Amino acid sequence: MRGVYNIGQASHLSGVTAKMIRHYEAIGLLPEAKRTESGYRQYSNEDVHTLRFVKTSRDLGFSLQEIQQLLSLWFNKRRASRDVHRLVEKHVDELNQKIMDLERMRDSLKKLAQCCHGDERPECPILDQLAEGEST
Amino acid sequence: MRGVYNIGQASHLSGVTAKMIRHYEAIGLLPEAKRTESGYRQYSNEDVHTLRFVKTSRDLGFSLQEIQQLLSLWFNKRRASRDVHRLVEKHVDELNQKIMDLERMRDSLKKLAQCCHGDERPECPILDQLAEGEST
DNA sequence: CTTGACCTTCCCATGATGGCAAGCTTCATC
DNA sequence: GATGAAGCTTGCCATCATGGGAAGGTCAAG
Repeated sequence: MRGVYNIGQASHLSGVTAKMIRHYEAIGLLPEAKRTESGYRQYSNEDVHTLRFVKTSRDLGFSLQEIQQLLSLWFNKRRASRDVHRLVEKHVDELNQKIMDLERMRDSLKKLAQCCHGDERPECPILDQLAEGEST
Repeated sequence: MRGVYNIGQASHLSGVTAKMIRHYEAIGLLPEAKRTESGYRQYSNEDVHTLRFVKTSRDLGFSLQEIQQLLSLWFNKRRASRDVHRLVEKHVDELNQKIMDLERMRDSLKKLAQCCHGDERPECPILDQLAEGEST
């Protein structure tokens, strides 16, 4: 409302913890916030907007390094949308790679689990397979 | 062959880096290795077998903490296979959760990317959406 | 003027891994 | 036997994103 917020309010409005806001500032992802005379950080509506941008990007799995690039593209009114698009495509590829890795693990484990009685008996094909070194 | 290996040989045979073998020992995942008079670690075929167990488990996405449990089940001849089975099921559930999270991110990003021209023009619905805070 | 909620900085921890440096050992080759 | 390379030792630091906590300053309401 007033357009000037303490870090706690900025945190509530953006969904980024105060801890992380300070951290982002410390590593240079965000510019240094203005301070009151007593040293409290002050955030404008625009600053909160930026924080929400960061939050959304994190929720989509971008690294802070990538978010730094996204932010500078966002701020640069003369950007080429191609650059943004390329960044996103690269991230999608990485996500797909991770998904496939995890699916491979899951499928292997499911196969293993199917062979195991899962009762009070000690015989366990899961352990046998782990010991054999067959991760497929 | 001889059945006694230096850490480098154990590393080659197991696929676990020497660095990690030392680390696993330091955190108590593996027992302290025997040493030669000059302090070199010595590994038996059995030790290498254990290392391969750890490697396979890591490749399947188990945390070191979970691997510790798996190892103690492996060593305990009176285990109930149920305990192993439960551990694996839990891990499969976690993998499924991660997969769904990543798929959600990927699908959101794909949608966003489709709306973006990806050329030299600055207009970019991707950035707009990131700024709006719509991670869906 | 006290109290409680908020803010500040600083240090440490996570989990799994890698890198590097200084120094010692082992072994093959000259 | 000396030398050099390869391999071993420990120890410290870095990554990535985040959280926890302590010690101390500030602000507003009662």
